[in-house]
Amino acid sequence: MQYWLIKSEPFKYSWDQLVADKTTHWDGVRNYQAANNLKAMAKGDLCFFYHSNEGKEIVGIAEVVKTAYPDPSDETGKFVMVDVKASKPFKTPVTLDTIKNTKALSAMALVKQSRLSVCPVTKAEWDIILAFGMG
DNA sequence: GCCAACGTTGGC
DNA sequence: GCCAACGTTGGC
Repeated sequence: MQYWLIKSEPFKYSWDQLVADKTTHWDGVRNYQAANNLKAMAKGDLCFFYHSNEGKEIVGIAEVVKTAYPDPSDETGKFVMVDVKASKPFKTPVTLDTIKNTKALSAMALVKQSRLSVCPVTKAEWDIILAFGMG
């Protein structure tokens, strides 16, 4: 079991939209590092759902229901997408500020590589954020 | 809306 | 294969 963080700008595709849709294709990734992370995802892996730009906070948990397969919206055929479903909403969103101000989280890929839209999350980081979000 | 960071592209 | 130019992302 691995943990991830996936980013979306809420006005493009929000958590509420995912909840309404139940499941979505996580397509549109055009970055090799992010694509490699998508390829490393296994069915059942959990992802924090982060709202970038507006909100800048983790708002819920999504679960990988289908591993990487070709993204039809990519004309070059190089990139992949996965399918995720809404798992659990956070009671309290965990903001980027909180993450930056928490020592154990300040080395997260989210902070270090702000432009990477699909980032790995360690078990330790996952547990801390989960405690904040569900607390 | 600006700009820093950084990934990608293309000329050489 | 280097590197300058360019485009995109995302925090501020």
